[in-house]
Amino acid sequence: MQDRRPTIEDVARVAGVSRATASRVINNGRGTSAEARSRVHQAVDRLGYRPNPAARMLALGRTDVIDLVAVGFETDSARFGTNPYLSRVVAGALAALAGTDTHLRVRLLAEGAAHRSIDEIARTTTQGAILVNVPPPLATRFHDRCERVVSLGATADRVPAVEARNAQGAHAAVTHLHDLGRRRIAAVHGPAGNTCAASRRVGHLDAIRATGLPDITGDGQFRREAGYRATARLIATRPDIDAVFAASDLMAAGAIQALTAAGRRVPDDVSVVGFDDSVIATAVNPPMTTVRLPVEEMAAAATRTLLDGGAAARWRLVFPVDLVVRASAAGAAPAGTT
Amino acid sequence: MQDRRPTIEDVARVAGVSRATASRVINNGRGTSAEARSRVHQAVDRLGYRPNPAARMLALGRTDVIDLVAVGFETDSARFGTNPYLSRVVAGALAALAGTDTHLRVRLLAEGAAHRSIDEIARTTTQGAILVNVPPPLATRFHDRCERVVSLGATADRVPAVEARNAQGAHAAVTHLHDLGRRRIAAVHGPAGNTCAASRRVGHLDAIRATGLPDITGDGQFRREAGYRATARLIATRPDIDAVFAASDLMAAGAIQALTAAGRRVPDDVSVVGFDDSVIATAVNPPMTTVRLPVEEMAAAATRTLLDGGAAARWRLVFPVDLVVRASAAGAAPAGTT
DNA sequence: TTGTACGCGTTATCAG
DNA sequence: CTGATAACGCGTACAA
Repeated sequence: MQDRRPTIEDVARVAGVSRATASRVINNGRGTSAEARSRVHQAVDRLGYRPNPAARMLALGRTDVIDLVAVGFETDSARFGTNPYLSRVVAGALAALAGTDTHLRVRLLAEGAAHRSIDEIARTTTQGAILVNVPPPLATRFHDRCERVVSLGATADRVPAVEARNAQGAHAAVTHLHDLGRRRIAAVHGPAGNTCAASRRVGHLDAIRATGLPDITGDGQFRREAGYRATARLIATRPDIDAVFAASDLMAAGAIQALTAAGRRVPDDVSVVGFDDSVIATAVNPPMTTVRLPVEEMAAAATRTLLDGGAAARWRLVFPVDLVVRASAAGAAPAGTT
Repeated sequence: MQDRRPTIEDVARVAGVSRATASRVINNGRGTSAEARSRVHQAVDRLGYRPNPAARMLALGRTDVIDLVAVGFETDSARFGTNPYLSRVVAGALAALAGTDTHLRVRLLAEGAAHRSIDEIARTTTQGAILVNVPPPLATRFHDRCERVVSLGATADRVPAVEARNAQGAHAAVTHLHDLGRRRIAAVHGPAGNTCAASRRVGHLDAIRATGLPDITGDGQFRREAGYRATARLIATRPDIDAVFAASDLMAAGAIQALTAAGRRVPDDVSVVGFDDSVIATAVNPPMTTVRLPVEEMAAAATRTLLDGGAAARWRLVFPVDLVVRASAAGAAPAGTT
């Protein structure tokens, strides 16, 4: 059917001009006669010509793509879509890329066999890569092969990273619950291998110790189902729990469901605080008090750093976090706001 | 600091071989002596050589990127991250791309000035583009400039599309509520310009007419806040409402919040059904009965079509939808399952 | 204003 | 097994 994609050569021939003129017309039209412009444009339309991006990039010597590489949060990669985090990262990165001629390429790695993939990605990365949820060893490996990289969230020492004050956020969350009069605060933590989860553990423990509260802890892998189960187990063990701090909004959502199923009212009987301020936090019932992570801003900052040529090893940029108070853990009764 | 990225020429020189040999070694190593292989690999490591993707693509004559172009669901592009839809599309597309050497490029268009952008994207698209939430006129314009395109969800007639049986889903949802004994079913619809929203309106209206129920309708723009407001307004107008069908999970989440704020219990007093089966549906309290849209499968199908060279004008692929029954609108009391 | 000629970095072809 | 050399499609000095 189609012989071959038409090249600028074909356009020039049809228009009766030289390649150079055709190129000039197509790119900006400067220094060309109206006559030539019209004929070239006509030829372009007739042939359906579209420049070959590869050739153009090669000739201009510009690289124009930033990779967003994420390791699957969910074991099943098909379920990655349930993670409310990625789209915020994409949004932030794209916001930073607006007005640039740089594009965003998204890559998703299965949790298991990511070693080979990481090598291949490092090899083909041009402008740079943003690492999301990439475990420290893998991040180091990437950095060894390609220095133009920024991790979103703390990772291996050497790898440049944009971080958030996770420990401080967890501390603020627990303190808030304490201020509400809660004294038996359960914590549902994230996966042990995750650096963000680790920081939140630290902040939680600090606050627990500072206030002299008991350490009631469960594990939730950041996932809702696990948050549900962990909370159900905690209730069974310690029926007197009066608050839950979860290290992610999804787990907090699971906690609310588990508490409701167990006959506890939120926030009357038990207060709940989440972490992230993802879309989940505002969608659940009651709306969720949570620690806001400025994901979009962080992703934008990482992107800009890459656009500027990358960062030195060990480079860090730290963002503050905010406690957003909603109905699931509030003082008076500001309840159901829209 | 760095003069210039090393080329394969440099590698060849350092290794003391020709470009051709270096290329052979780097690509697959077939038909090369162990001696040559070792020297080339050493040179590569020493120089930190990484092949130029543009040059490689040009030489191979292969295009290797599919564009995912979405028009902002939210007016504020920074809030795009709150949409639970995109990540499912990304997940589906990437699943179809696994094992391929084709990459996924994500583009986000502001709702307003998208005309110029669409032209630029159509011009630089190579392997093809997946259109998400692109209004019919814009989709047509894109198709005029680049035929390798598939729309996710119905759009202009001519543009190839992967669709879901939206009308059928809405019909099933309303019928389900009717089967539960609900007789005053309110509907919260999506934006008028959106084709999916339109189909769901049709399905809803059909079911309403078939069962002889009153038509109680509000508008929600697919967004949670609007769903909240629309529901609040409907309750005020018709306090006897005993069910809500919302054309998106986000709006259904808003509806649940509004009902709770108004003192109604879900599902005891009012049943609620959403649409999408996004992460929202499982995270809310109570878990939401909803119409499952196989977004991942649809995105994967669209991607495969593009990989296979695209589709003819007016091509259609239609997916079935499923009613997923959870606690927010259920028969007996299967309530809080995890 | 236009055309000629070369370079961008890589891979494939074809002798040796 | 290796090394010249010719594409690949485009942009742009430079010369006309």
